[in-house]
Amino acid sequence: MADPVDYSLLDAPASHVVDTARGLLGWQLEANGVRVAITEVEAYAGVGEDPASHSHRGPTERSSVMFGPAGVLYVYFVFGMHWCMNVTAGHEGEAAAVLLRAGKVIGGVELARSRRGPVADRELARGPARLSVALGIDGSANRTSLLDGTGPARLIPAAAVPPATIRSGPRVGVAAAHDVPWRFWLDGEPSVSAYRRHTPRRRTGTPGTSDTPGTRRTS
DNA sequence: ACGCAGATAATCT
DNA sequence: GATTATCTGCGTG
Repeated sequence: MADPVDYSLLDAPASHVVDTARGLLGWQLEANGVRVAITEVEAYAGVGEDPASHSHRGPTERSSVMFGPAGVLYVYFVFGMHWCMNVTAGHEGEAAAVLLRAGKVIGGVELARSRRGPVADRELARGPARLSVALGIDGSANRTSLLDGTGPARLIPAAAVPPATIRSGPRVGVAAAHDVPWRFWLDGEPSVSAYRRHTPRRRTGTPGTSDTPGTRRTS
Protein backbone atom coordinates (compact mmCIF):
# COMPACT_ATOMS: atom_id res chain seq x y z
CA MET A 1 0.00 0.00 0.00
CA ALA A 2 1.12 3.51 -0.63
CA ASP A 3 2.23 5.52 2.36
CA PRO A 4 -0.23 8.20 3.36
CA VAL A 5 0.88 11.57 2.09
CA ASP A 6 1.78 13.96 4.88
CA TYR A 7 0.16 17.33 4.26
CA SER A 8 0.40 18.50 7.86
CA LEU A 9 2.41 21.54 6.73
CA LEU A 10 -0.81 22.89 5.27
CA ASP A 11 -2.76 22.34 8.47
CA ALA A 12 -1.78 25.68 9.95
CA PRO A 13 -3.66 28.91 10.59
CA ALA A 14 -3.44 31.72 8.10
CA SER A 15 -1.31 33.70 10.54
CA HIS A 16 1.42 31.14 9.85
CA VAL A 17 1.41 31.64 6.09
CA VAL A 18 5.07 32.66 6.17
CA ASP A 19 6.00 29.32 7.73
CA THR A 20 3.86 27.52 5.20
CA ALA A 21 5.60 29.38 2.37
CA ARG A 22 9.05 28.47 3.66
CA GLY A 23 7.97 24.89 4.16
CA LEU A 24 6.83 24.55 0.56
CA LEU A 25 10.37 25.09 -0.70
CA GLY A 26 11.65 21.76 -1.94
CA TRP A 27 8.18 20.27 -2.32
CA GLN A 28 7.27 19.00 -5.73
CA LEU A 29 4.43 19.91 -8.03
CA GLU A 30 3.25 17.74 -10.88
CA ALA A 31 0.79 18.75 -13.58
CA ASN A 32 0.07 17.71 -17.13
CA GLY A 33 3.15 15.54 -17.49
CA VAL A 34 5.69 17.93 -15.97
CA ARG A 35 7.14 17.80 -12.48
CA VAL A 36 9.03 20.60 -10.73
CA ALA A 37 10.72 21.11 -7.38
CA ILE A 38 9.58 24.41 -5.88
CA THR A 39 12.51 26.82 -5.55
CA GLU A 40 10.90 30.22 -4.91
CA VAL A 41 7.68 31.35 -3.22
CA GLU A 42 5.98 34.41 -1.76
CA ALA A 43 3.54 34.63 1.17
CA TYR A 44 0.32 36.67 1.01
CA ALA A 45 -1.86 37.28 4.04
CA GLY A 46 -5.49 38.12 4.58
CA VAL A 47 -7.96 40.90 5.29
CA GLY A 48 -6.40 44.10 6.55
CA GLU A 49 -3.01 42.52 7.19
CA ASP A 50 -1.25 42.75 3.85
CA PRO A 51 -1.98 45.55 1.37
CA ALA A 52 -0.28 43.56 -1.39
CA SER A 53 -2.65 40.63 -1.03
CA HIS A 54 -5.65 40.12 -3.28
CA SER A 55 -7.66 39.36 -0.16
CA HIS A 56 -6.65 42.57 1.61
CA ARG A 57 -10.04 44.22 1.20
CA GLY A 58 -12.11 41.14 1.85
CA PRO A 59 -13.47 38.40 -0.38
CA THR A 60 -14.30 39.16 -4.00
CA GLU A 61 -15.21 36.84 -6.82
CA ARG A 62 -11.52 36.44 -7.63
CA SER A 63 -10.05 36.27 -4.15
CA SER A 64 -12.71 34.22 -2.35
CA VAL A 65 -10.76 31.04 -3.04
CA MET A 66 -8.13 32.38 -0.61
CA PHE A 67 -10.75 32.16 2.14
CA GLY A 68 -11.35 28.48 1.58
CA PRO A 69 -9.42 25.47 2.87
CA ALA A 70 -5.69 25.06 2.32
CA GLY A 71 -4.21 23.09 -0.53
CA VAL A 72 -6.39 24.50 -3.30
CA LEU A 73 -5.00 26.05 -6.46
CA TYR A 74 -5.62 29.78 -6.86
CA VAL A 75 -4.83 30.76 -10.45
CA TYR A 76 -5.23 34.39 -11.45
CA PHE A 77 -4.73 36.35 -14.67
CA VAL A 78 -2.50 39.43 -14.72
CA PHE A 79 -1.32 42.05 -17.18
CA GLY A 80 -3.70 40.83 -19.82
CA MET A 81 -1.69 37.75 -20.65
CA HIS A 82 -0.18 35.78 -17.77
CA TRP A 83 -1.43 33.14 -15.36
CA CYS A 84 0.04 32.82 -11.86
CA MET A 85 -0.38 29.90 -9.47
CA ASN A 86 -0.89 30.00 -5.70
CA VAL A 87 -1.44 27.37 -3.04
CA THR A 88 -4.14 28.45 -0.63
CA ALA A 89 -3.13 28.39 3.03
CA GLY A 90 -4.78 28.78 6.41
CA HIS A 91 -7.92 27.27 7.84
CA GLU A 92 -11.30 27.62 6.18
CA GLY A 93 -12.68 31.12 6.68
CA GLU A 94 -9.23 32.74 6.88
CA ALA A 95 -7.46 34.16 3.84
CA ALA A 96 -3.87 33.33 2.89
CA ALA A 97 -1.97 32.02 -0.10
CA VAL A 98 1.52 31.20 -1.27
CA LEU A 99 2.50 32.35 -4.75
CA LEU A 100 4.63 29.79 -6.58
CA ARG A 101 7.28 31.87 -8.29
CA ALA A 102 9.72 29.34 -9.71
CA GLY A 103 10.59 25.68 -9.97
CA LYS A 104 13.29 23.40 -11.19
CA VAL A 105 12.00 20.94 -13.78
CA ILE A 106 12.74 17.40 -12.63
CA GLY A 107 10.40 15.46 -14.89
CA GLY A 108 8.88 15.86 -18.34
CA VAL A 109 11.58 18.24 -19.49
CA GLU A 110 10.80 17.69 -23.16
CA LEU A 111 7.15 18.54 -22.60
CA ALA A 112 8.08 21.66 -20.66
CA ARG A 113 10.41 22.66 -23.47
CA SER A 114 7.70 22.18 -26.04
CA ARG A 115 5.49 24.59 -24.09
CA ARG A 116 8.17 27.16 -23.32
CA GLY A 117 10.20 27.16 -26.52
CA PRO A 118 13.96 26.99 -26.94
CA VAL A 119 15.21 28.36 -23.63
CA ALA A 120 17.84 27.13 -21.20
CA ASP A 121 16.63 24.49 -18.75
CA ARG A 122 16.94 26.84 -15.79
CA GLU A 123 14.56 29.25 -17.54
CA LEU A 124 11.79 26.73 -18.11
CA ALA A 125 9.93 27.57 -14.89
CA ARG A 126 11.80 30.70 -13.78
CA GLY A 127 9.08 33.22 -12.88
CA PRO A 128 5.43 32.67 -11.94
CA ALA A 129 3.96 33.02 -15.43
CA ARG A 130 6.64 30.82 -16.96
CA LEU A 131 6.02 28.19 -14.28
CA SER A 132 2.34 28.08 -15.23
CA VAL A 133 3.18 27.69 -18.91
CA ALA A 134 5.68 24.92 -18.23
CA LEU A 135 3.08 23.03 -16.20
CA GLY A 136 0.29 23.63 -18.70
CA ILE A 137 -1.84 25.40 -16.09
CA ASP A 138 -4.30 28.19 -16.85
CA GLY A 139 -7.51 29.59 -15.41
CA SER A 140 -9.39 26.37 -15.99
CA ALA A 141 -7.43 24.86 -13.07
CA ASN A 142 -8.49 27.61 -10.67
CA ARG A 143 -10.06 26.35 -7.42
CA THR A 144 -9.09 22.71 -7.99
CA SER A 145 -7.51 20.63 -5.23
CA LEU A 146 -3.76 20.09 -5.14
CA LEU A 147 -4.10 17.22 -2.72
CA ASP A 148 -6.69 14.66 -3.73
CA GLY A 149 -6.05 14.07 -7.43
CA THR A 150 -9.35 15.57 -8.60
CA GLY A 151 -7.57 18.44 -10.35
CA PRO A 152 -4.81 18.60 -12.94
CA ALA A 153 -2.07 19.45 -10.43
CA ARG A 154 -0.76 17.62 -7.39
CA LEU A 155 1.49 18.71 -4.54
CA ILE A 156 4.08 16.19 -3.38
CA PRO A 157 5.66 16.75 0.03
CA ALA A 158 9.39 16.48 0.53
CA ALA A 159 11.70 16.62 3.52
CA ALA A 160 12.22 20.12 4.86
CA VAL A 161 15.21 21.83 3.30
CA PRO A 162 18.01 22.94 5.67
CA PRO A 163 16.96 26.35 7.02
CA ALA A 164 20.38 27.81 6.22
CA THR A 165 19.72 27.31 2.50
CA ILE A 166 16.62 29.54 2.57
CA ARG A 167 17.07 33.18 1.69
CA SER A 168 14.43 35.90 1.93
CA GLY A 169 13.74 39.35 0.59
CA PRO A 170 11.01 41.71 -0.61
CA ARG A 171 8.29 40.37 -2.88
CA VAL A 172 8.73 40.99 -6.59
CA GLY A 173 6.76 43.64 -8.43
CA VAL A 174 4.35 44.56 -5.65
CA ALA A 175 3.30 48.17 -5.29
CA ALA A 176 2.16 48.00 -1.67
CA ALA A 177 4.17 46.74 1.29
CA HIS A 178 7.26 46.66 -0.88
CA ASP A 179 9.56 46.29 2.12
CA VAL A 180 7.96 43.21 3.62
CA PRO A 181 10.47 40.35 3.15
CA TRP A 182 7.96 37.63 2.36
CA ARG A 183 9.72 36.18 -0.67
CA PHE A 184 11.67 32.99 0.02
CA TRP A 185 14.01 31.07 -2.23
CA LEU A 186 16.68 28.38 -2.20
CA ASP A 187 20.15 29.88 -2.12
CA GLY A 188 22.15 29.31 -5.26
CA GLU A 189 19.28 27.84 -7.28
CA PRO A 190 19.63 29.02 -10.89
CA SER A 191 15.88 28.66 -11.45
CA VAL A 192 15.09 31.51 -9.02
CA SER A 193 13.73 34.59 -10.75
CA ALA A 194 15.45 37.95 -10.70
CA TYR A 195 14.21 40.60 -8.30
CA ARG A 196 12.32 43.42 -9.94
CA ARG A 197 11.07 46.43 -8.10
CA HIS A 198 7.53 47.55 -8.82
CA THR A 199 7.56 49.94 -11.77
CA PRO A 200 4.72 52.46 -11.71
CA ARG A 201 2.96 52.53 -15.05
CA ARG A 202 2.58 55.82 -16.84
CA ARG A 203 -0.92 57.16 -17.19
CA THR A 204 -2.78 55.24 -19.85
CA GLY A 205 -5.69 57.51 -20.72
CA THR A 206 -6.01 60.18 -23.39
CA PRO A 207 -3.00 62.53 -23.64
CA GLY A 208 -4.40 66.04 -23.40
CA THR A 209 -5.68 65.88 -19.82
CA SER A 210 -5.10 69.35 -18.35
CA ASP A 211 -2.33 70.58 -16.04
CA THR A 212 0.60 68.61 -14.57
CA PRO A 213 3.45 69.86 -16.73
CA GLY A 214 5.75 67.09 -15.47
CA THR A 215 3.90 64.27 -17.17
CA ARG A 216 5.37 63.83 -20.59
CA ARG A 217 4.06 61.13 -22.81
CA THR A 218 6.66 59.70 -25.12
CA SER A 219 7.33 62.12 -27.95
C1' DA B 1 24.57 43.95 -15.77
C1' DC B 2 20.46 47.08 -15.45
C1' DG B 3 16.54 50.11 -16.84
C1' DC B 4 12.75 51.23 -19.48
C1' DA B 5 8.63 50.69 -22.61
C1' DG B 6 5.07 48.14 -24.65
C1' DA B 7 1.79 44.47 -24.98
C1' DT B 8 -2.99 43.44 -23.43
C1' DA B 9 -7.44 42.32 -20.58
C1' DA B 10 -9.65 40.92 -16.13
C1' DT B 11 -10.79 42.88 -11.83
C1' DC B 12 -12.10 46.33 -8.74
C1' DT B 13 -13.34 51.25 -7.40
C1' DG C 1 -11.20 54.59 -15.58
C1' DA C 2 -7.23 53.01 -12.87
C1' DT C 3 -4.58 49.33 -11.52
C1' DT C 4 -1.93 45.19 -12.09
C1' DA C 5 1.78 39.28 -7.31
C1' DT C 6 4.65 39.71 -15.66
C1' DC C 7 7.45 38.94 -19.62
C1' DT C 8 10.03 40.23 -23.66
C1' DG C 9 12.81 43.09 -26.36
C1' DC C 10 15.77 46.74 -26.88
C1' DG C 11 18.73 50.42 -25.23
C1' DT C 12 22.87 51.79 -22.55
C1' DG C 13 27.16 50.80 -19.76
